[in-house]
Amino acid sequence: MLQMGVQTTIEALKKAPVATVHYAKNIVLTDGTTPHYLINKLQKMCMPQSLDTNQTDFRNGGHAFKWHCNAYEVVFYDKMHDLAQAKKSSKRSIEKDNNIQLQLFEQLDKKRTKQKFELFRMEVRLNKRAKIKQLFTKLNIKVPLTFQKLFKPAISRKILLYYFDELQSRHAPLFELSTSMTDKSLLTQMIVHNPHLSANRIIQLFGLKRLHETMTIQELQQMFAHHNKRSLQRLLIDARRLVMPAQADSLDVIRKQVVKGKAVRM
DNA sequence: CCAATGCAAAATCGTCGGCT
DNA sequence: AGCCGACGATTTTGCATTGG
Repeated sequence: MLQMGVQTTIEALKKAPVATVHYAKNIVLTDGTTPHYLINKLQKMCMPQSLDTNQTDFRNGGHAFKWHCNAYEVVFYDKMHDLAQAKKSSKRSIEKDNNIQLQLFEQLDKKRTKQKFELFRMEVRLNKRAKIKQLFTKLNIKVPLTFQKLFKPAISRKILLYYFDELQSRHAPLFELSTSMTDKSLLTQMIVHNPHLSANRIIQLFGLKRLHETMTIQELQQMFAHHNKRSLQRLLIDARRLVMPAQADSLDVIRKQVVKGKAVRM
């Protein structure tokens, strides 16, 4: 900082007001799931249309999921891949300032040859002071917006969990079911667990489930852009409410580690 | 230039009423 | 009865204005 011509005291820094804050958590995957797999899952959620989930950034194709608007961003990415990119050029990575982390990367990379594991990272970037304020009010976090006070594991966890739950609550159990399930057994499950639904509705939801296996909700919405949006909207609501036998949620790995985790980065 | 404020635009979702 | 469009309440985003 001195090199940049900025002089200040530690105390002043601690109390400095903050306009942008990033909360993040590294998630270690040892059970064979890959970041790529999780990102695919994330892409398949039905996010609000107002948010730009254009994560198919070709530079990172399949290595990052970004949920973006002007005031904030929620990003998931393959940390090892990002560090590998950073090694080539800092312009290629999601995180711009991880030069310091390259040493760590070398170590981890060596370790990886012995024991296979993946590093997945979740980041919430609150880019506007107004957004920080609004979110903190909502989550009942009563803290002045200064460097020192924002830098708290408990807050980090709360924020990350909030956005993760936001994401997960939009996920329909229907969409978690295996693609290899036969038409017949899928249909049977849908009928048995949802006796209140009409035959028509069930067949509609069945079609939606199959379509969803090869396309994202966003693509689907785009295709019906010229129809009245309400019907598709209702179908998606029903999909979320559809009762299906409990299924292991592939994203729970993330949730578990966020709950117990405590890493913070500014 | 940055932050706060207010407002418009857009989106979500419950509900109502007409149509078949 | 169920499907579908319309309406409206509410929330969220984006932008311009104001005031430092």
